[in-house]
Amino acid sequence: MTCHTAPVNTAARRPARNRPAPTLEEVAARAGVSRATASRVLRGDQKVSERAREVVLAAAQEISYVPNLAARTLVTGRSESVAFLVEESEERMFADPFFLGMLRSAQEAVATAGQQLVFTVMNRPEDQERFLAYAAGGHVDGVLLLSLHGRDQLPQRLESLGVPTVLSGRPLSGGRRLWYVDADNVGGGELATRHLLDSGRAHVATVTGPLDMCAGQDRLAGYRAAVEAAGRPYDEGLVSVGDFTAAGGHAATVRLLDERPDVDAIFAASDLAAFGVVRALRESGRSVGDDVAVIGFDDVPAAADQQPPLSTVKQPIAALGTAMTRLLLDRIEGRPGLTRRTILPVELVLRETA
Amino acid sequence: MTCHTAPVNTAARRPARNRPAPTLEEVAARAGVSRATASRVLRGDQKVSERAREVVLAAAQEISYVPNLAARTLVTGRSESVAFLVEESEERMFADPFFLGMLRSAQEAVATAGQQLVFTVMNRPEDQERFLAYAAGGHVDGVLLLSLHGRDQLPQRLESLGVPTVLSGRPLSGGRRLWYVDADNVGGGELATRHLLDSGRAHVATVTGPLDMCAGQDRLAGYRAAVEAAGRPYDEGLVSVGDFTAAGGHAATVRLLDERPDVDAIFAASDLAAFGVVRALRESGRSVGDDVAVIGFDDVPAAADQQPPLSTVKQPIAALGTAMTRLLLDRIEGRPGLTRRTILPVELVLRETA
DNA sequence: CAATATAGATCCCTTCGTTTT
DNA sequence: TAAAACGAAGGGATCTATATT
Repeated sequence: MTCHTAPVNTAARRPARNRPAPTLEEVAARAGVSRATASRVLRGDQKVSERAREVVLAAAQEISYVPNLAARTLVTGRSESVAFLVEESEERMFADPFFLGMLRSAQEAVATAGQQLVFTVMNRPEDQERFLAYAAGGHVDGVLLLSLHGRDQLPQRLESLGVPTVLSGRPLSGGRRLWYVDADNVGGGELATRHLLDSGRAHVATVTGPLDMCAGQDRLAGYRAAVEAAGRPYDEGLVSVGDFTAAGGHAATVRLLDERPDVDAIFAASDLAAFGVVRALRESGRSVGDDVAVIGFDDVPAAADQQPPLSTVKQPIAALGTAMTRLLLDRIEGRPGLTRRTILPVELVLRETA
Repeated sequence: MTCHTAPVNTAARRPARNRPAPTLEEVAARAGVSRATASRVLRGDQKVSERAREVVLAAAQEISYVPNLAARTLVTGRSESVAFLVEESEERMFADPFFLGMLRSAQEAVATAGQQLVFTVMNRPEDQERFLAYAAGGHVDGVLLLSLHGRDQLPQRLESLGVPTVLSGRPLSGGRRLWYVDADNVGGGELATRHLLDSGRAHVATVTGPLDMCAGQDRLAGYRAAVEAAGRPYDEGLVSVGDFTAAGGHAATVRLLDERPDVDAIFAASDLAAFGVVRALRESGRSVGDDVAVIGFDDVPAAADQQPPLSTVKQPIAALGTAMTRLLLDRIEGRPGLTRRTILPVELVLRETA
């Protein structure tokens, strides 16, 4: 006869009284059925008799059985959770209404699907390795990735480890093979610029975002398209490079006014930049909306609270978050017929600056 | 000879090319050591020779081995992640600087400890059951719980399922057995009230928070303590019940002024309430800071931006989040000598309204 | 006899192939 | 012959008691 030593049960989860957590085995024993049958009942599988169902459910209830998810994940390969990963400082993540809005809608969409969201903000390079191991280790079934920097290969690495990833915003490189959801930045730039042109402005300028980011490039492309569609020449003198911040917008405007004092309309590539534009215009003695029309981009909450309220291109933040999440969940499920690239429409919100 | 059917490998994680993920077994084989040795090396265990270490590390590298976390969790009982659970609507979670600040600091603290944060906001009752199963299932090692409502038994249920839980704020019931971190609400109420009394105000009133919440009760208790410590009678006519919102603060002030037009100082139990107080005072033709001094509670960012800037009691939000997280992690580790109750000091921030 | 390395049991669940009714 | 239940084989890592040098 083999001598079994008592099971040592290293650190396994155990409820308050220090009993080990009940297992499926115990439920089955108590119900007088096999483990397989108990499993089928608890997962809501079809092939079980009504009697078996009742008796198993009762047994599970009695001993407050909760399935061990690690064991389940081990066999199914699914964790029923996805990561929300932001490559930014905590500072920026929590200061930016865009990130918060995305987090909010992603959380809602994930919860609606009955799954969990693992929220991570990544700063230091070592964070990246750790996250990679975490994700590839099977603790999440997929990744929502925001604010990818430069030509960072993180999404490629995740995909090659078998972790489906969906980006927010078109990536600078690898756009062909990666999955992403983006706002219609080109269309938004066009929309704003066309409005300025149509309202009779003679010299419509733009204060751009950083041109090493897709959103910056695309909004500028939209500006240019609208200008050319109106049969006007694309004039580089009317393009001043900023960086999406208020300070950058201010500086870009100062330069612009210096070279081209005749400017009577400015499309700013972000609302924050627009705030800087407005300040610079004021400082130069021009009236905003009257002498110079201004349109921003994003529609952050503060835009409506400005004096005068800022006209802007509204990004559908909630829809972006929901779309990313749905796309990721569909990929995880292996739904066929999905497309790598989703572009959501933007909308011109006219207030008082244009 | 037994006939083995090929392993079917249901849905297990598999990298891009559809090969199954490499296992520890394969690393060991490649390195020419046993699985146990490979495991020890990869976990940084001590009892391994330098040669074994090198050869295992190399092998792991070669086949891009990533440990399967579900398997690890199954045996260790640890998932290396904790939940951040908010019992609120998404709306309130994302509108309230307090929740966002807590999320931020918890995220930082958790990341610093090399762990992950699972972020959940809970609205509907069915969410609770699902979360309970998730947490008890071992996907998280503990729970940070914010904004517990009424006498909700969720923390008790979590604890009884073996999931350590730390609350933000003293719970209404069960405070004896539960673990929580709170700001010194009583002390803050005292601090504000004493300052108003000391600065020569004759009739110091308070606009309270909701009195079915601990924070509301405690801040009122602090007010009362300061009044009595100053040798003045506690006058219920000077206590007007609000609910932490601006609308509530406004209404409470209107009532108060109606009954006690002689009021010359008001301690409001929250900054939002204070905003309402200020508006009501203005509407009544009184000057804020001069005729009537006002002190709020929280120090939300908007407090400093008010006209005039609001004096208030500052809660150490980042410290609260960090303390909760550290406490939870320490509990999970089984560190001895921890105390159930942590109260962090608050601080009076004098600006222009008092 | 130290210091390392090993085999094998164990964690708990899902699922396949087979038997039972 | 179906339908329902069963037994046993994984799934991948950790850890203890045992062997090896």
